[in-house]
Amino acid sequence: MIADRSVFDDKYAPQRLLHRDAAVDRLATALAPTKRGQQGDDLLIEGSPGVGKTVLARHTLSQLSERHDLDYTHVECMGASTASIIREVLAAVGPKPATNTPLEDLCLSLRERVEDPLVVILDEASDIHDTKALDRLADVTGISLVVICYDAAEWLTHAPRRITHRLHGQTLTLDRYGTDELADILEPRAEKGLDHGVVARRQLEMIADEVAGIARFGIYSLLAAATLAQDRDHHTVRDEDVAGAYPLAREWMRQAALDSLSFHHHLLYALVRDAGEIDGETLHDRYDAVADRAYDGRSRTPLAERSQRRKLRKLDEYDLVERLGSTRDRRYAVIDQSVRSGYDIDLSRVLQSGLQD
DNA sequence: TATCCACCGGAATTTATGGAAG
DNA sequence: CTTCCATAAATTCCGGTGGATA
Repeated sequence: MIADRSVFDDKYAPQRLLHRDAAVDRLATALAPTKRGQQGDDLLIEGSPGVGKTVLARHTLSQLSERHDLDYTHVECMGASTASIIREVLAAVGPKPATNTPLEDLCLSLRERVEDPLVVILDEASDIHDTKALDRLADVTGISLVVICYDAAEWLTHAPRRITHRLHGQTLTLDRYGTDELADILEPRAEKGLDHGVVARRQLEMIADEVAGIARFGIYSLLAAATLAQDRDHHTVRDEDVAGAYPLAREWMRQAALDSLSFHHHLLYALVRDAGEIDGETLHDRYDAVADRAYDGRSRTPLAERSQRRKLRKLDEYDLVERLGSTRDRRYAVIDQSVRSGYDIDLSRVLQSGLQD
């Protein structure tokens, strides 16, 4: 049933980028000056999560770099500091700088090293609160910025003045795909990733419609449908497999998010999940109660309350836990009970004290 | 309704880690 | 090997806030 899982991976680059011709042109036009050795125009790409912003930027830049020897680098900005962003760009144009090089020196050598035009893709730039990195990159002649975020207007209000000036009128909005368009995108994935003929075009359209044009969700759903069909010993994907695929696809996306986080997050997640819904004070207490045993034999040590709250905020950002209420009435609950930590976390002590209460 | 109080989260400060220079 | 320096992570500090109490 499933011939090649990697086809459904986030990192998989399709040979052809379907239904994004206008967007590709727009980006290519902005970067056209680089063909003459000049700095390209900046571009701000906005769109809902999963509609293909990163794929568009990577695909287009990889083509331009092949055809015109254009240099580019892709920087994941989520949670990155000013220095780490500069450091990463610097690493792309030369040897990796030492970890204790001062920020000022990094900026100086970046200016020295960038001779030819360089395109920097700032991905997940929504939460660059530390706008110094933008200023620093804008200082360097030759660097053009491709900024990827969810909401351009919102992003621009937080950006430094000179950046908003540079990006004025340079916003590219990626809309969700139409049903037929997304079905077109799913088709080659089915061809490559699944055995021949196991899924019908009509079913791809069902998926495309259900996921409301969100490509990533659609791709995961296709894999989920095939997985269910395989588990149920079906020879081809049936409509009932498609119907059951969506919750599974969502679960996988959340599970991947949780897996990417640290043990601290996992322990807090497990406590919230176990409780169903829990207020801050009780959660902190239970954390303390299990901390000694849970962290035993691990390299990390238990966190103070403030740090626990920061981890919980992260879990919220990753759509794993929801935080209800604002201050004293804050309560936490996991969003999908079927997502669970891969760590073997023993909460028996908490359960005992919970029964005693 | 006024006051109290404990949680929340921003900001400042400290600690842990690791590479480079002396 | 020791000292120095820079960053990231964690902690401490503290004002804001809104439910609780009288």
